[in-house]
Amino acid sequence: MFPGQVTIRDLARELKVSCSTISRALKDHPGISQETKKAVVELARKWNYKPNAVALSLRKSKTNIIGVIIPEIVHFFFSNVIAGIEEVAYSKGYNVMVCQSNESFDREVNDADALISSRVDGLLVAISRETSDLSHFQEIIDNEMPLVFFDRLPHDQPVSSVVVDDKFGAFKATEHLIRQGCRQLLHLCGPRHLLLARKRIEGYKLALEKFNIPFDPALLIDAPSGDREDAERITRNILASGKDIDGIFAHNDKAALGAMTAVKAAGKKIPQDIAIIGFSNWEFSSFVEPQLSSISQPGKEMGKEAAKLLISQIENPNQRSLPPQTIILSTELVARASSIRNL
Amino acid sequence: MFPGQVTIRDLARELKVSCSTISRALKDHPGISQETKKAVVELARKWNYKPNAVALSLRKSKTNIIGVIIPEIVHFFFSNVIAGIEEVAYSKGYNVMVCQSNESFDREVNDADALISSRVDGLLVAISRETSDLSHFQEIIDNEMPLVFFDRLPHDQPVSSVVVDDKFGAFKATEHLIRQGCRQLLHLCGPRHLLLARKRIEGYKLALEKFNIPFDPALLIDAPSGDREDAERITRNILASGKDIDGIFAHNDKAALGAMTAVKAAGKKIPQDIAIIGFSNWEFSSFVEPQLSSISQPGKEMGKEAAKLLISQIENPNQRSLPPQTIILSTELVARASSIRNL
DNA sequence: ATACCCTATGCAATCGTTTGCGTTTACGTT
DNA sequence: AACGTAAACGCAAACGATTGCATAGGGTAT
Repeated sequence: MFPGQVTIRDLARELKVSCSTISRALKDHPGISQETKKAVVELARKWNYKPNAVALSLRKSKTNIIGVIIPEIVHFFFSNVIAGIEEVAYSKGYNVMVCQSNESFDREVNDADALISSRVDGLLVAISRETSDLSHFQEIIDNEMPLVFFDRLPHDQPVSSVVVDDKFGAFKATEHLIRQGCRQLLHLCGPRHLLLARKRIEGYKLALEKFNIPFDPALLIDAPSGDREDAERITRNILASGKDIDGIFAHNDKAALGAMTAVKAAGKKIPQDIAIIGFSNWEFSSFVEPQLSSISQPGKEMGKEAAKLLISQIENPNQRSLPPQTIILSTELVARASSIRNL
Repeated sequence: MFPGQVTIRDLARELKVSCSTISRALKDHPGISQETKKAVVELARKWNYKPNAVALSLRKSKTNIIGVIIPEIVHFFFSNVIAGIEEVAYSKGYNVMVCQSNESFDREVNDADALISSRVDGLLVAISRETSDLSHFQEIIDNEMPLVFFDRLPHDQPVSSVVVDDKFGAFKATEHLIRQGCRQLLHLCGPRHLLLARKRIEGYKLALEKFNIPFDPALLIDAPSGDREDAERITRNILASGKDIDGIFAHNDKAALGAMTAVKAAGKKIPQDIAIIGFSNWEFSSFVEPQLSSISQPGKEMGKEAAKLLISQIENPNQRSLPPQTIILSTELVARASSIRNL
């Protein structure tokens, strides 16, 4: 590769033995004499020999690389996931190759192809907003290549995955607002072809049901982009329409922040007039005024679990033919000033 | 690799030609007849042939992989850098392998070794807080392996790098506070073995000098962790000590936020009593109350420039023996409510 | 008929490492 | 002296693709 890169052959030449001997000596194979081993190890150190992982990968048909496809890297939750993946991967001797789809379906397909070409040992994927079917992963699934989805999955397809308990999380958020006295609860929901968005809607409805609050379709509004500005505009419109709202549950914290801005602008008090809660518990949530309540979503944990599951699939081939496994992580209510009315 | 992975040999066997012919047909080599080409391309499509990048890497001594070592992934600025790197890498046909050092020197050394073993074509590095020398990169430098540092570099060593103009950025921040009427300016500075921290101190001093404000060593306080809590504690202590402070320039936004909390707790008004400005212009800066002024640090841009520089080194070997190149990106003052006194 | 050329293809080495199997050497046993 | 047996090591194929060179077959000019 680069001029100075030492190969096993260089060592062999220098010590006047064969490559096989070097290879075996380096891995403490029994059939090699102690003195040869010593000489080899010493020279390897001295010459700073580093095994060529590419050659190894080719020989062993194993790259020790995990491929990750993620909608965006600049995102508190997703960067946590990557960090979790990286941590587990590192501890188990894997490297991580990261691609971001930028929420584009085409890019996602390209990324998958590139990672397959790179012969990664397995794939960790959170699909883009645009992705509503998994045909581009079908080949991977058919080949029984290790594949684990996390956070975002499409329909209830039989794939291995790690998700949070979105339904129960949403239930907890809604229940919390209700216990604070809210009755007219607006839910700003995510893109409905994502399972997580549908689950959160279910949780929202479930909580209403539990407290005998009739579900009002006019209070379930799509805010698919999850942007602050979009949520602000949508909320402003709702408030202007005269709807009498006393609580808002947004499907993520940025949307909640947008809602907060709109509520303040309308001259309403948070949480007295309108209580607000988000989802994900992003870092900034405790920085804003009033501090934003949220549902914690353990991103790092999710990354770790996904990586563990994937690696176990990689290292136990027999496991691959088993039915896909789903890990559900639990969420926690983080109640802060934006929703706590009665202290 | 996996049962279904098609190789060039499978295609050759099926079409009863040699591997060479397949290889050449796939890349439209002139010496292959049109009909053979057509047959090969069609079968390759049909069988979903994907070239084995590992074999290619071994053959060509080029992996088309860029290695990235970064202190932490969960960090607004750094995740922006990664996104920028990924973007350029993708557009030029490279994959990105990411390692996080977790601000640990040992981990950084391991990461570097692992990436060298993987035979990445080049390395992009932001050193950890603990790293004060580059001996573990010496081998890489000696071998003229492409290597570009970004954001954080140690002493003024002759290495290729992409940084922001920390000195001038700090100057602008300080000057801005002075123009708002501040005279007793506290600077919460970063770890001094990092060049960027020293540059920011220089900029701070330069601005004081310009306005004939004597430099008071008691107002230059170390806050190396950059944590919110640390900065809060440190600021609280300073305020309690009776020092008469009317402006704070923190070396990052989280520290600025900590300072803000301490100032509020002391019953002082922001910006009337004490104006505050941070550095980096993190996402949350415009979310807090009052909105935090800052110096924008173009993370994505930095990632892009670093990747471009690295790839140009990779693809133009002659460039490697040239003196190292440094790209300095400019910063911008983002003045917000936390520092604007006279409207 | 000979020499020559062109087109289309195949052969085999190569990249760096691993590994099943064969070989050498030295020694002990009968 | 002949043989067995280990210990220590080497050979060569393999992983999948590329590529300089060789070659087969056909055509054309002399």
